[in-house]
Amino acid sequence: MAVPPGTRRPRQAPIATLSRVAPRPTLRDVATAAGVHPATASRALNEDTRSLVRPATVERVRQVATALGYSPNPIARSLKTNRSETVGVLVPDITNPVFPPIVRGVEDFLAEHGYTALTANTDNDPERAALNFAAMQARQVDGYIIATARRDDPLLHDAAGRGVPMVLVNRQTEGLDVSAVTGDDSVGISRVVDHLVDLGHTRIGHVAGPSSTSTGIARERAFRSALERYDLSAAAAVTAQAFTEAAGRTAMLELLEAGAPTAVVAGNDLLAIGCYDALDDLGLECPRDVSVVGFNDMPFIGRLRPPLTSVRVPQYELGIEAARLLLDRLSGRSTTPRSVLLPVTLVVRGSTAPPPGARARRRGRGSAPSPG
Amino acid sequence: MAVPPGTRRPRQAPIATLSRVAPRPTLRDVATAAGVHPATASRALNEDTRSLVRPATVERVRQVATALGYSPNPIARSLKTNRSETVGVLVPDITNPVFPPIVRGVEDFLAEHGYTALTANTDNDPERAALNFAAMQARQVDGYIIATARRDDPLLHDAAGRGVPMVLVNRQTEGLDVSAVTGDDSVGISRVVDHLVDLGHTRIGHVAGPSSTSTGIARERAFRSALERYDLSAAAAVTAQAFTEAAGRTAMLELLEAGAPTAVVAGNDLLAIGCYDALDDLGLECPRDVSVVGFNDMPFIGRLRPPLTSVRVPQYELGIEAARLLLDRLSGRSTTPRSVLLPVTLVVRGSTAPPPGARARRRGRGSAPSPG
DNA sequence: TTGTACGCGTTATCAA
DNA sequence: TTGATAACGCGTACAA
Repeated sequence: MAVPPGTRRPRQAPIATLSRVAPRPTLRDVATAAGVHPATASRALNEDTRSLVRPATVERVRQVATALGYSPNPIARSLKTNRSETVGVLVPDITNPVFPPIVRGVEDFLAEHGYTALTANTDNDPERAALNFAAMQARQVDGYIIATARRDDPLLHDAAGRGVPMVLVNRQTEGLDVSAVTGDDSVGISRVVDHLVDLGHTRIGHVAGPSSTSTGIARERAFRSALERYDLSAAAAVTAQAFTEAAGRTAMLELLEAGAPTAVVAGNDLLAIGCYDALDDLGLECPRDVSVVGFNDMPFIGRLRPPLTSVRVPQYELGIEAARLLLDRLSGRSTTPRSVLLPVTLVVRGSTAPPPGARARRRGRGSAPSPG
Repeated sequence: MAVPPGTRRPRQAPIATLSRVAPRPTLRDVATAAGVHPATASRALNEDTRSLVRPATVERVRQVATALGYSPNPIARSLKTNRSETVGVLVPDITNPVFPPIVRGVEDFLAEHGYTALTANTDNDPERAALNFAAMQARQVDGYIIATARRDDPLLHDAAGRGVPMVLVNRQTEGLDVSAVTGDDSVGISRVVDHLVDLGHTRIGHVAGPSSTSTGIARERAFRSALERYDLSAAAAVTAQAFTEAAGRTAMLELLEAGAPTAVVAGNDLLAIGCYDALDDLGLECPRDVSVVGFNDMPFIGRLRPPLTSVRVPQYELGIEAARLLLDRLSGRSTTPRSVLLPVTLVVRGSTAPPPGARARRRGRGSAPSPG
């Protein structure tokens, strides 16, 4: 029905319907009840326009608003402002135990600042990533937190080029000028190698993460250079096809055949579990026959059989920090991209021991020998 | 600036700004390009009004739309329709390994149908739940999937009373007439007791989940009635304060003191891990001294030390099913609440063995002895 | 079969 | 300091 302007819509007909959700009061309701114009009510209720309104009026409007239980309609606001107070979060798979703490950190920080997270799983599929990215774009997300970055990621380059605000977390993309928060892969791996050398290992292998990810590459590089500091070289190195147990197992079987290492550094914890499986397959025992080290120290990994020695990455803080960087960017507080490297620590557990037929070379926290 | 109606807004000034995101084409852009009125374009593009438009016109509009890369603005649509194609998902804590598979199931099903999930963590705090619920309400979510239900939950009763569409998953609320999807607690516990009795246990204890949750209560009841079928009674039963490892440990310590059981059924896997901890504390060994069984069969639980015998609940399917029920409800396809009970299976692993100084009583898959 | 005219609830801009 | 007005992008009764 065509209603003359200024007339209020007839509120929801009292037909008995199953889902009769009570209509929320609108800004106009508040304005009318407070005897002011909607625009004034809007100004009174909005943080940064409040100063334009006489304090007494502000007070009255706020009183009425809380009395009516008014809260602004974010949809209408978004339509007007082109912002949604919503950010998109892209993870490979929330089912991978590494990501829940990160996501939780992100959500906690966002919530604290009135923002909401929209999460999607990409399964490391660039196509799914693009689809989800577009869907979020359509929903007017103000920015993105990306845990799915590939080392070469046209999607991200494209978006960054268009000025889409985003922060990478955990993984990076090469040559992309955006903020990123990651654990210190290099130091982590270095500590691992120190530890293994300390124990007396000299034949150390590496099950590297996929070369499509920055973490895969970075940890492999770190591994090689850490060995060099001891004048060692890799007993063998195999690159896994994915950060999964299955891929780890396959890679480990290959590795054991190639290099007969007494210790193996895995690209992450899931790969390390795959290494366990491979050892099982061959009737070998960890750490008696082969020591295994993971990366990330994901939840419950210390309760495995045997408890996995791993590098603890502060996942939750990673999420917090990423969210902080994004909101800083969105609010214009910070404008130049920053790379944040969070400190990691080696957690020694039962999966590492001296090599077969040897005792630990020396005691004390391992560090590279002084050169010369 | 006041522009006469009908005039097109001046598109984004070409000022060099950091975040110059390309403006998305609108329905009007499509309409103009196709030489039709926006209303016509709208009808042509919308599934259920398409029949009102001449096929040739439909085709032309669609061509233009894809050519321009048009996709409707969900925000504007929501404002008009009061729907958002978004559903709120409430979980206690995404960091608890039980929930990621559920959430993933929900998101997968929703995505398949054009819906998006908004997830929030409540930490089992009714106040946080209410806050998140309200925030989602404000964002116009079309319905809720609730994994945080308390046995007595005023928030949910209130919302259900107002006709808010929702589906419970995993946990239930008493006397609440809404759809729910859960694992079959009763059958699961029954299988567990069968298994333990099979092994020869007669002194069986229970570390129950918190009585504020339906799962805590249901499993305890099932435990007692399963024992009755064997003319046994609980060696002891202690209720844990929360579904956490810490609470499980505390409860288990109490339980061991009270009843000296040879086997313990834990309310869920996290409690079972707590039981492991308690046994460690006392220098006891599982399963040699005490057998332990969990519930849920959460990821990686089979890789613990020892691998935990548990009841496998199809978490992912739980999520799928819950999402399906909700969308059915939202589309009006189904109107009466349904309770779906998903089948569970016992997964026997290394945490269960015959009691000290005994051999298994009988072989074969356990079932209750014929009465009499 | 298509066009006209509003309005969803909010905020930006101008005028007073 | 406040009010009036338009507009964000879309869907939909009504008219044609």
